Amino acid sequence: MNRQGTAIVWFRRDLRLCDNPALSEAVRACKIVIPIYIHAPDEEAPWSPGQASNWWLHKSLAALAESIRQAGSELIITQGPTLERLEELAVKVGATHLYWNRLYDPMTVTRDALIKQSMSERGLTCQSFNGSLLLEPSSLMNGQGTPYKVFTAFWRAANKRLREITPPLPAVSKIPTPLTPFPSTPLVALNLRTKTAWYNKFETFWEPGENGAHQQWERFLFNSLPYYDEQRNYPADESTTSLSPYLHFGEITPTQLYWTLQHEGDHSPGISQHLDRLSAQLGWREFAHYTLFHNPRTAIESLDYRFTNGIWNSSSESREQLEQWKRGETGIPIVDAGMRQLWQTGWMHNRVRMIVASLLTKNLGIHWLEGARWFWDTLVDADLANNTLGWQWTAGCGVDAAPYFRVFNPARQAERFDPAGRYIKTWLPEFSSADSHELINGRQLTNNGLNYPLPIVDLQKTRKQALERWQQIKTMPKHPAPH
DNA sequence: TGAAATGTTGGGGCG
DNA sequence: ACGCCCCAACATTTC
Repeated sequence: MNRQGTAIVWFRRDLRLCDNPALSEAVRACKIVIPIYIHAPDEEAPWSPGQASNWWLHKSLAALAESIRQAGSELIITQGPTLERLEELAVKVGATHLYWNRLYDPMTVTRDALIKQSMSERGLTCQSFNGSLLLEPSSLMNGQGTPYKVFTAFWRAANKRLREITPPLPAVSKIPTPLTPFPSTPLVALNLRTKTAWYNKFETFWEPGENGAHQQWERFLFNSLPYYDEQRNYPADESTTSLSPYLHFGEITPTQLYWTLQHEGDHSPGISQHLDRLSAQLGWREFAHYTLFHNPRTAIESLDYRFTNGIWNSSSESREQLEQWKRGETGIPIVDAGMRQLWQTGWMHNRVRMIVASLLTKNLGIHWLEGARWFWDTLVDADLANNTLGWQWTAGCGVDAAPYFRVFNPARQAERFDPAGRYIKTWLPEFSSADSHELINGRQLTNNGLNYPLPIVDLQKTRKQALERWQQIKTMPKHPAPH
């Protein structure tokens, strides 16, 4: 076969050489392949990547650059505007093809459409691929031709289609690039991190990059998959996959995971409940991206119009409570343990995310966007679709959301899912000698330089207030009146 | 992937 | 032995 032309492979959040359709096709079709990463955070406003996310990205780009070097090429790193850089590079190398893997959040969809048009007009063959989802969001609709609004219906329909899923692509081992100098910026010049910031301690907990992703996946399959269905709810057990940041940056793909799960089932009888449960978690990730794609405005506003005005608390007292929530100083142990795990590691167990989110939006009555913004800045796995769905789910204002009146009781949750207080003690050393009543309900501490407050809110009272607010809005229209 | 209020049941203590 | 009450345990309803 005759390979012809020069391809640019534009890396974004697909920082891998395995199962990378854009890269594989470029290498298959073209004689010369030029890989580039263009840093352009402004183009993702108002959700430009947060600080924890940038810490991860820095490490991942270093890892990708090394992998690409081993494949005989060199990753070009540069800064936006993206279109200008692509145009310059295309001229400089005489590119004939441009390949990338699609992203589905509103800002990049709009930008990428412009880039496709512009680069096509310059005579390049532009081709994009689905490299981050099991199913293309536009390809799955319900009987009425509208997007699914309920997870179970969505996932049932998706599963039918997934029977014909194709296996993940093998790693690209050789990238044919001539050794010509390109205008590449040193990674440090992107200023993705500063040496003294809080997130540098994440180093202890994570190994970003494609290799780290596969190691974590193997570790999970061996240690945790056989118990996943039960243990995933217990935050002290560390029995979830911990793959969320890798998935966000495309260091491992849902196709790789799903494919492995499908074939794992053939070998181990009795494991199917665990496989199904983990598959469904991948399903929620799909549903989040699908939902954001079809409802792009939900990244910045409640899907349910009743939650637009009035219901949220923005008093000066609640501003202070928001800060206490961020610092993990609410006086409610399970909540503060979660917020401190987030601050220490850039990650929080999903059950605990639901608990802290419920406290913020229901008990404190603070707008879910405030919580979403804090998560956005502090999570290494910050992902617009997952973050939006998660917050709107808990706040009760999204697609297939929890009914508003479902208010989590943190004490009850701690009792059920952290019965021995192992999780709380891990992240709140103040509680290392606390008894079970204190672990659930909190206690005041003022000695030994350790200060820990009593709960900043009365859970029963604020629960009642939340239900009263719901009574006020529940009969309002779910959608604004057309004019 | 809720919690609290309310309803029902059944065992055991007791006169 | 029986009826009565209490209350834990479980089920259902409600928000």
